[in-house]
Amino acid sequence: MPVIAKADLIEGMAKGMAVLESFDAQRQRLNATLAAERAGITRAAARRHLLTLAHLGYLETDGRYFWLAAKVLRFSGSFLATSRLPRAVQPTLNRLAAQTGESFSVAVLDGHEVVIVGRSGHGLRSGSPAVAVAQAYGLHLGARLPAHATSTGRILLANLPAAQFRPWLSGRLVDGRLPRLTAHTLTDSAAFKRAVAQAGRDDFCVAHQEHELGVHALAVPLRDAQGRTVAALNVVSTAARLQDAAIEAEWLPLLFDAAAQLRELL
Amino acid sequence: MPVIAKADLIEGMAKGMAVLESFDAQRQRLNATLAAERAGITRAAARRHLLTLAHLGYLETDGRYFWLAAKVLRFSGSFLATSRLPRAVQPTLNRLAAQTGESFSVAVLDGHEVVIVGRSGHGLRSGSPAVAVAQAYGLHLGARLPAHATSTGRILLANLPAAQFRPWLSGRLVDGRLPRLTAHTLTDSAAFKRAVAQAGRDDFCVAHQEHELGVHALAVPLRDAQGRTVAALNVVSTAARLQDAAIEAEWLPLLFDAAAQLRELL
DNA sequence: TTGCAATTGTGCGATCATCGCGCAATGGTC
DNA sequence: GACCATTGCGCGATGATCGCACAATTGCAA
Repeated sequence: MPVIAKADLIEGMAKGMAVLESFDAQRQRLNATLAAERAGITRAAARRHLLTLAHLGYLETDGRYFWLAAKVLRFSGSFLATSRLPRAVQPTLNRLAAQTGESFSVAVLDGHEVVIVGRSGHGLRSGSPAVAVAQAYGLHLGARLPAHATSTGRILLANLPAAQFRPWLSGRLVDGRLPRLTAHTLTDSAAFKRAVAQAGRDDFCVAHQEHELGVHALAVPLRDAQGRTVAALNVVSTAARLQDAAIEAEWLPLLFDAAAQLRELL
Repeated sequence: MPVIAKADLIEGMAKGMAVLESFDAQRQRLNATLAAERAGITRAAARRHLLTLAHLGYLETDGRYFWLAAKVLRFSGSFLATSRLPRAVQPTLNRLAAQTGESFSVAVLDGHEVVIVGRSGHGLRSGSPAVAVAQAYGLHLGARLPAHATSTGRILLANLPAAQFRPWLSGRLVDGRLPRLTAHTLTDSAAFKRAVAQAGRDDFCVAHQEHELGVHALAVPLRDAQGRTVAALNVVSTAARLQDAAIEAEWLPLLFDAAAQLRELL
């Protein structure tokens, strides 16, 4: 993928994708000027690309502002329908959610973030604070969360070859520290290395409010039949539900069991 | 949207999107030759676009074949996070699924297909045939189903202005009939018109195995505070669970109630 | 193993789509 | 009503993209 292909890359396409990517959870409505500065291209080019994307149906527009249209779901639809991993894990996620009433996700590593490729949701106790948290938290399909502050991210990093982990970490440091998201985020490089190593030894990882206050999570790796770690499975809940005793007695057996069942399918 | 923009459309971008779209549930792995014929461009152009998309991270490749990467979920993630409709309906979908153990979806119309913009799943009775059906059926987020053979599609069509419905129908006819998907699909144009009109009068729509054998569905419209129909909500289940008596006594009150609750949020 | 045929990888020059400047039109504010 | 900031868009020059054609590779059969 980073195999440097020389001069046969289509620039117009790259700009168009940059324009599409400049729509995110923060900025949902863009005009040509805003899109231009976010995508790093000129206003005229941004306008042409926006018009093209609108014409193709990926954006909607009122003539001045643009926003994402439902058609962008086509890509994720195809991905979810054809990619082995999301198809294999979804039934298990549904079952876990139905049995426990908690929220579960499967995530993979993409750069410095984890991408949620499957999830199953809350709803049983719709008044519980965990629901409000999970909604605000933005745990939808395709959501991207910083890997260093999530249980899934740390488990995936722990299962990365050391030769890949080192450059990953140094590329993630800002002024020698990891970005802070809450008061509980591990930001010290050495402490983070120890936490990842510990996750590797334990084969599970707990993150207490490191990404969002009030959100606690426990993750285990998902391995294929050859033993390669292909994703991570976690449960997201409140502090009360994820205390050490419950983790040992209840959650770890559940998650390891699910991981074992999935092993042949991945 | 179909406002014909003249000659300032980026062609390279359109080709790239055509290449991305040529990956679907049927063909998940493509080489340059296949992508070229599916996207309707030359092999050389297809290869350049595939390489560009792979370089940008949207495709993975072994050097010869290409397939969708998890990064395409970024777009749907942004859409789901920022678009009003999916955010508003998801909690209700979760609650309905948890209360009843059935599968619910929210869909919007896009051309001749409905796009699933929110769903909540099975899992309670994991051995039931409905689960197997729903999985095979491909009811994942972003899935696209033919509008004429689905309960949500018909409800959405029934709430379209007549001036839009007529061209929609004539554009959908093949040899004067609608495409057949199962033995139960309504394919006669006049009968279909009557069914849509009836759905408009009833304000709900039932589709019995018209899209997939063994799959029955009941849909109601979702309207915003101004009374505009913005989406459709349906329940997908087996014939046993969706008999007329149960529809009247159980499902319609449940769905209409959910629609009424959502009205202020849309 | 060897040879043939079909498919795929890619260099190259011509062409035409794209670039961004610059001006006109719009709309918001005082 | 006049000013200023912002946006819409025409236009000529330029360089990125096009697809041809050939080389390299793969697959298959003898």
